[in-house]
Amino acid sequence: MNDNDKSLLSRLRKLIREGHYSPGERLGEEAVAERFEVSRTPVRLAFRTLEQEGLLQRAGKRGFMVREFTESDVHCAVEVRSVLEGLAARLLAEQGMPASVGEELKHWIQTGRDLLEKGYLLETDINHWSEINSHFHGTIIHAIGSGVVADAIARNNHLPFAAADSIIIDGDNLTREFKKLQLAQFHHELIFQAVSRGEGARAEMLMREHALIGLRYPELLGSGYS
Amino acid sequence: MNDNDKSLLSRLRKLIREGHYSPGERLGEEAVAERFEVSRTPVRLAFRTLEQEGLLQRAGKRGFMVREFTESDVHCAVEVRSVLEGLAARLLAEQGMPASVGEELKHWIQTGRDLLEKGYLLETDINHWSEINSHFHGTIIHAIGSGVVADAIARNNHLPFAAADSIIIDGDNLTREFKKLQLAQFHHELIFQAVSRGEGARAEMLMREHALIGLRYPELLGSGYS
DNA sequence: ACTGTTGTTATTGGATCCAAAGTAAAGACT
DNA sequence: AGTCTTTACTTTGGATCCAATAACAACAGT
Repeated sequence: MNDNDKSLLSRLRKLIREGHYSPGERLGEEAVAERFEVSRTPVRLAFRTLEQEGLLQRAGKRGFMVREFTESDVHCAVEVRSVLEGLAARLLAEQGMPASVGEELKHWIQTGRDLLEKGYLLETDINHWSEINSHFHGTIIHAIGSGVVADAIARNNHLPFAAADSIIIDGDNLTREFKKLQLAQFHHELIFQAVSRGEGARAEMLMREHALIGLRYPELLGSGYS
Repeated sequence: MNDNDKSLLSRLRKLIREGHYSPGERLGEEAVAERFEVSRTPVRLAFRTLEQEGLLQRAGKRGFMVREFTESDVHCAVEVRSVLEGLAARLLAEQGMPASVGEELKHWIQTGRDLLEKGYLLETDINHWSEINSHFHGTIIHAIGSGVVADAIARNNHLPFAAADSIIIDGDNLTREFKKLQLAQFHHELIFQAVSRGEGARAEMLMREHALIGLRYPELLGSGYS
């Protein structure tokens, strides 16, 4: 995974995810190699990787096709995300933070714990929520939700958690939408509380429900799925 | 994914999973290419694939290493399996069998339904269990447990469900052990009942518990994890 | 007019060659 | 004697060449 290779892979992935290659479009090794000014060899490697990630599909001898995602695909992807993130939340509650999670994140966890002790969390006064949420910017809950903790757990265990990562849904986009929602804020607080108290089952249940907001309340979504 | 390529990949995967390459052992492209009498190119492709599957690990410029799995890794892998299989069971209960599941499997589902209607299932007389289980050989429940249905759902949705597949735990081995257990048989019946009735939440809960038998009752395991 | 067959062409798969990079070992200097 | 530096070698990454194969088109026969 050289710099060139990584660059090619991520650039290609970015282009596909952002729709610069339309779904169903055929992608030939030759054409891509020419466009990116590399030989066919790294392109072939990238194609295989993207195939395993589910972004590309073999089209027999006619090369690869950009995956087409049906509504059912998206639905299923969200379901998979939700169970994996729920699992991450439970493991976090039961086993604590894995060592691979960075110091910055730990700082925010402590911040969250402080807020919790000071009684800011679960404050019924809605005016406090924005304040809490600003403190929560980049906190552990958001991190869980955006897959950071799931990734950390995965990396720590060297597990192919990639399923959560390679799914087409752009978690950041969704998160950005959700962060505006008080419902999501409420979720965050509940989840953080459960995790802090080591209540694994509750943390998992809440996180799963949180991850499914988009399905439960489609009318709340702005841009929706990307 | 040529015949040669597929053969190389699956042969290599088999060798690693069966421990012919010991964990931590360094695998060079050159050596493997020589051993399998192919050039380095297909070996490189296979290595990348196996890396993504989590069986190999990069060792910088010193090639690839066979993944070492700690007890914690195995624990985490089983947890991931359990939530994914639980999800598969729930989706199955809620949405029915995806079209991609073969006719043979559908036949066995019908067989199971018949047994259910005839009142064989949830029979408290333990003597009936073996009879039921023989009818259940290759049934949908076993299929769910061994990842067939999860894979089918994944394929149907073109989802990278591969996480469940690529985990080092040899599901067949485990299943073989568990099939001897009356506890597992009991699970099978309960799960099938829940799926048949469309009780998604219950199906998921039961399937997750079933998938965790190995962790809950380690003393029941024969050869254990592979 | 339609279908089956055959030949050409486009495209992927594998092999080999070359370059780059990192590791390891050996030697020299403190 | 220990450590730093330099050099040589091992090993991966990329490019190009060749072979195999599948798709597509054209042509002929019914």
